[in-house]
Amino acid sequence: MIPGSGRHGRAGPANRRVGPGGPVGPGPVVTEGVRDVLEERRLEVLRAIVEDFVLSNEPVGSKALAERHALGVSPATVRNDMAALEDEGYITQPHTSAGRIPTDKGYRLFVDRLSGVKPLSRAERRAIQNFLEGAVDLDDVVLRSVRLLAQLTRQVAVVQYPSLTSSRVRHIEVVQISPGRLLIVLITDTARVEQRIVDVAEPLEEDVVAELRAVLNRALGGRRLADAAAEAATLPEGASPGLRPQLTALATVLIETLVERHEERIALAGTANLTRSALDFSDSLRMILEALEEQVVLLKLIGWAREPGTVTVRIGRETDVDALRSTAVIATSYGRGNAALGGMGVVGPKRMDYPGTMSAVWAVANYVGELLGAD
Amino acid sequence: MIPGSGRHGRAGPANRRVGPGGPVGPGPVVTEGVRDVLEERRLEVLRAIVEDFVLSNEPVGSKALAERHALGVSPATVRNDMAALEDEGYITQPHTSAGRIPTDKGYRLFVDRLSGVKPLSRAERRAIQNFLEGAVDLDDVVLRSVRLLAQLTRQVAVVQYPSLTSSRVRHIEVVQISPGRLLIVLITDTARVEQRIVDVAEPLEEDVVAELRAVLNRALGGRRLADAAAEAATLPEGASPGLRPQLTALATVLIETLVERHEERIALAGTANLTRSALDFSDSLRMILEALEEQVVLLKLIGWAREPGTVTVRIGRETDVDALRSTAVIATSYGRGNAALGGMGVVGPKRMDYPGTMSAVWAVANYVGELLGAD
DNA sequence: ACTTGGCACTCCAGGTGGGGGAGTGCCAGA
DNA sequence: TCTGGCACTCCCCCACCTGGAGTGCCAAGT
Repeated sequence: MIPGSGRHGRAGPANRRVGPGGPVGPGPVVTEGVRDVLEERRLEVLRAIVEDFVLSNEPVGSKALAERHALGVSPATVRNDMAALEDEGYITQPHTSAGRIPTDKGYRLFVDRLSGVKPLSRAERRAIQNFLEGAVDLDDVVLRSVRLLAQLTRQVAVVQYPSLTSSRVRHIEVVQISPGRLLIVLITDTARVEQRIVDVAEPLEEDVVAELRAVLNRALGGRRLADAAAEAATLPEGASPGLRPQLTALATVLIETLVERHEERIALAGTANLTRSALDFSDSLRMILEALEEQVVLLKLIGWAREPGTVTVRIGRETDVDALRSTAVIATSYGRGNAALGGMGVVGPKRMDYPGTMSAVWAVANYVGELLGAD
Repeated sequence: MIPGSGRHGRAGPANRRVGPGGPVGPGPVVTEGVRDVLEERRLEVLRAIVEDFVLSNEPVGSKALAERHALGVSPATVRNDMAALEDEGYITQPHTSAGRIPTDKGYRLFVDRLSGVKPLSRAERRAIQNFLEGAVDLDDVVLRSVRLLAQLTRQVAVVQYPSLTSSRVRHIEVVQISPGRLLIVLITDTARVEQRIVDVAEPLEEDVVAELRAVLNRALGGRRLADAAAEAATLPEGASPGLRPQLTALATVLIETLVERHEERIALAGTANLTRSALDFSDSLRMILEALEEQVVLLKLIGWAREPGTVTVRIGRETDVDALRSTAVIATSYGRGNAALGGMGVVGPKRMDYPGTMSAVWAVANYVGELLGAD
């Protein structure tokens, strides 16, 4: 048996051909040395199958495999290995007497143990840097990254705007846009701007508005958003009676904005790339597009990644989204140091260049993290 | 001959069966009366062909046509009419001895002269109103409208955020987010918020920032954006020497934001609906998706509509976008009174329910216009 | 002059029926 | 344990056919 699979790929230095796991398992007893060699070749066969299948999109047979890859054994031997791999559930045949294709489990093993991270060429690195450097503001950074990622990976790219949770209140602006209607603008230290409209009972004088503004900034400025929300709840109590009703209204809306933050914005690009892999998705392309229009789903997909630097791969049902059961999702997060500001990733067919895509995702996240961390 | 085609559909009361145009044309001389009857029946046949084809997506033949529609003539007569319609380029047959399908020219005539506007049911109206009323801010209004439109028409929906050009400066906020780096936030009376970051030579004191803010608001507040841009250009001259460099930097960025407004934001929804009509697009679905990711293209598509209340239909090559030559675009604009705030519309297959879609687009634009005009 | 039924003709859709070929599993021998 | 050989399976592709829908045209009717 080939050792089990973890859930996280690594984006660090390549770790292909790591030592085998425990040799425990049924079957005839063999010497350790021989066993290792066997194991290793089987893994090599699996790798070859995945790589060929990713390129050709056709079931790969023993003969072609033995020819194209320097396995040093005959097709017949490869056949034996393939039979074993099939028994263990790593590959399958679409129909009797056809070649083999990887199963989800096979892809998983490939990602966990067989795929190093393909380093980017210098040209690619420069392209990334140049492309992102031209950004003029936060929106632009996100827009550029998502397009870049889609272009590099030739898949659908998803980038989450820097999350509100981990940032602090920089400034709160209150403007009366028409009598009795206030616009409050919340500015965070990640340069993100949130706006809300609040209706108050009656028109306010300009100096009242100014005082509201002052009170809010004094109390909430510099706090983490979660703390600010808590503080906002207590504000009306301590206020002068004249301001209390307005403050109550403002606080309510602020808390909504701060805590519920139901508006986690997300940018998407490269949906056109889905059509290239339309065959892989058979008839479910529509379902995939629908799923990708759901913010909730996207957040679920890219929100899982914990600390920046870790690239997560989810294959097929591992995505926990039924409509995406024929896809694979590669996600990571970007941020400064250990604090994640947001997630990003790509969605593509399971038949995907994992090493290349993982490194592209990792690299873009890295640059974006640096860019936003530099403030 | 059937009179030529204009470019704009109408969203007012139905104008089906308007009187014929001039009877000038080659061919044998006939009496006016007979000529009219003939003309009219041919148009009716065209309408029937379009309607059936929209429903069935199959070339429609003379027999089915005579049966399903109360034309009062035999299939043979219908065949003659169809031959004439084909000569004139309104319909075509995919191959010899198949039924007929409308050409772009045929759809155009259908839209111009044959299609009334299907009124919405009361339930639909209520649904629209309810759905849009729950919006909490501008972003939400746009988001909800675009989704609603996609759902109602079952096509791809496009909604442009209220354009900057026709609105006025409500307030300008200047905040120093880190030493030497200013965030300027521009708030318009359409409740739109634009943000930009400006780097200045050296850190500023808080009172300097306050003065900058005051100067900008005094000079630009209440003006139309275009005028504000012009005014901003002159600002640095009249300012006190201490403020001049900062004002110059701010003015530059403001003018960019105000005039170039290269960031016309656009919301998109319902791309999944494209797959439903994938057959109509043959293999060009990818091109369509790519085109729809280009802001420029989208602006071109929905930016053409002039005054609110007019629904524009562009069919095939009329879109002036090569990738969309197999689609039809229905667009309008929304706004208050005569001033358009932005465009909206849908993109779908040429084989589309024009009356229904046109009325849906018109209705949603109407409600959105009211909603934003109510401020 | 328009309409209608009849009729021969065209051409696609869909089903059928083989080969050709790629791939497998198994076995016996090295 | 590896290898070559061999029989077998099953898909893919192509060629062929045939039913049916639809057309165009013509001659007769109104």
